[in-house]
Amino acid sequence: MSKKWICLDFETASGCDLKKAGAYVYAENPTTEITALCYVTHYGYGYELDPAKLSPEDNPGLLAEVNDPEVMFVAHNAAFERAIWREIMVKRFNWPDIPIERWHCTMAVALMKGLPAKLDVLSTVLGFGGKDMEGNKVALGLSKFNKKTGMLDHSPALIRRTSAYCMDDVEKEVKVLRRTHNFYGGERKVWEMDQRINDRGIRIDDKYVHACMGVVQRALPPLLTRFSELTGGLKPTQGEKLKGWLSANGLEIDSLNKETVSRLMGEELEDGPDSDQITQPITMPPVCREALYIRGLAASASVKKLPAMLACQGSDGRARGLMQYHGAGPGRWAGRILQPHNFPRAGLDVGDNQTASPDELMAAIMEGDDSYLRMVFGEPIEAVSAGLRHALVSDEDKTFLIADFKTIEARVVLAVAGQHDALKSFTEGDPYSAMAEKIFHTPVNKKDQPELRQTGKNTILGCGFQMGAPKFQMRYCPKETIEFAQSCIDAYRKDLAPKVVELWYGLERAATEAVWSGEPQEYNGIVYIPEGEWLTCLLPSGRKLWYYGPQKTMKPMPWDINDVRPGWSHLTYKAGRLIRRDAYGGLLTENVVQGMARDLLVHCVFLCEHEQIPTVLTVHDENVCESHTERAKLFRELMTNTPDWAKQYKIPVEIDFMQADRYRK
DNA sequence: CGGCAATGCGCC
DNA sequence: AAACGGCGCATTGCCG
Repeated sequence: MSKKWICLDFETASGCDLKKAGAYVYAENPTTEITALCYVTHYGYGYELDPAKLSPEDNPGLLAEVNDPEVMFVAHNAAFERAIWREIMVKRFNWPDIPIERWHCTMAVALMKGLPAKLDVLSTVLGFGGKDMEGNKVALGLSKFNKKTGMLDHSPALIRRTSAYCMDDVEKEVKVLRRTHNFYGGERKVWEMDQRINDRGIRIDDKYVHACMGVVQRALPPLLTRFSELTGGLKPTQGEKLKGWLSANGLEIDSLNKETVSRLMGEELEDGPDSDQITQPITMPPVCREALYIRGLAASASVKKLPAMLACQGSDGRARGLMQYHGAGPGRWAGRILQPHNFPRAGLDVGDNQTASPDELMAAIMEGDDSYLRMVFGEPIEAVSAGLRHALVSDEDKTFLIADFKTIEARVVLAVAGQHDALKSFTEGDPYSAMAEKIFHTPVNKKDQPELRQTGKNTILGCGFQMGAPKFQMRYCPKETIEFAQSCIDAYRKDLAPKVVELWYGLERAATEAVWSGEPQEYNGIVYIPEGEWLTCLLPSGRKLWYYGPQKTMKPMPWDINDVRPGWSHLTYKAGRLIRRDAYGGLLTENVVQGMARDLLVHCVFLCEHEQIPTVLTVHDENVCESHTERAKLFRELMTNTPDWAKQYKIPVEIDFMQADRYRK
């Protein structure tokens, strides 16, 4: 961090919904205006600007800060302040623009250091007190147009109160800044790249989105009507009430989640329920079957992405601000607004036609002939859901170059553990078949024993982070016995990858010793370091994972409660609250592996950016660039390039590559 | 009416 | 001799 900085915060009002539109579209909206602007300088002086006088001429002090290239602009969620600065301060009031390199984001650093993102929670956790709730209410009241008058309330009292609230936030941000300091190592550059990617955005084909919405709007009403007739006035989204109705109609069901429902629907087709999991005889009354079927279609949340796509589409047709830097623990990006990280994967459940191409699907949706769509792709709503990701398109003169790392986490965990014999099956054969052979002690190949191979795949992907038999059974093979699940677990731990088991305990031991001794501890090149309020984990990439608030614990062993051993726990923010979580080996291993996989991706994104192959989206192990066909060869080379630390661990990186004008999987 | 927690769903 | 993965958003239902 430069020695000179100012920490600033805007309060704004708009007819635009910030949550739905995102900062970029919100700032661009002509009804958006600034209702308060406060800042504190590194000297500690605070300034409240008059929102009616925002020109540079009226604010020479702020202008001097802007004109001094050594002054950093600090904000909490700087993407928002940057957008307001660019769209309003620059375009309406003629301020000079401030480049990304001169911004600092306290939220990004908080996330990097394992702290909550929301300012009031963060402030509470760090001991600075919670948000000024009364001021928050006033500011929120001022932030929206009066529904009756369609106007903003500009009364001087309200403006003053909002400004005071704004200043309160700035003061909290300054405290956060003084406690969290700067990005560690190369992360400053990663954040800047994140801002460039978010600024760049990704083009949305709004004609296609409208066609999709048309299909849904035509398909939905008859389903809702029928559902209402069946259930006596319910909506498909009313889960609890539906359970009651189902019960009254002869179907006891404790969960309406997909797995439970599909099992029940499936059971009926076969010749009876399995003995060990269905405790009561299930007869599926036809009305219940129909209601559940309609619910499956109509309550599907994925088509809700369609209006979200339009809401965050900027005036040039591109959606921006879809990714949150370090939104997930070990440094992965999190999805925002339309959540580009969880588009349904097309193909598996799409009607009868499993081989239709995305182009055919898209053409059928654009055609608007629902009966044709139904004939070729099955339920129209499912077809739309399957084609959702095709709404993201490349610019007309460009194309998407897409690469994802093949089974990267399974490879990284084996490599870090030093289990190179098991890694051979990834590069020389079919790892899932090899795993299945260890479980079933019989030759397995993809074509002849697909079910056995699937079990092998589940085992490899599921077992690297200490998953146990009960969970394995529940997730992958509910029809098998617990003994069978245990045999899969054993095959992984004892036969395929005993060194991974050592890695779990090695990392747990190193981290625990670091917490208890106060000294750095290393295992397989991973170093745990006590650093004041944090325990950090130094990865081979040179990046650190940060665990906030580590504490010594004594853990009774499950096989003997009198056998109590040292461990540690840390604070993590989950489901809106801070919880203390036990740091066990599988978790630490998962964090390290996800972190290293993320760093491999970041390495490649940097290489691509450097070669002017710009990234428009990343999805954990996938890089989506918008470029030209001629660049495909270079792109593929760059995406298989690995940094030196990965070569030392002998991580075998391979990619699946695709070129397409529409996003697809 | 908005805030909050719980639940469910999609992906990696 | 052992184990709880992560994320965001939509919805409901409860509360004030």
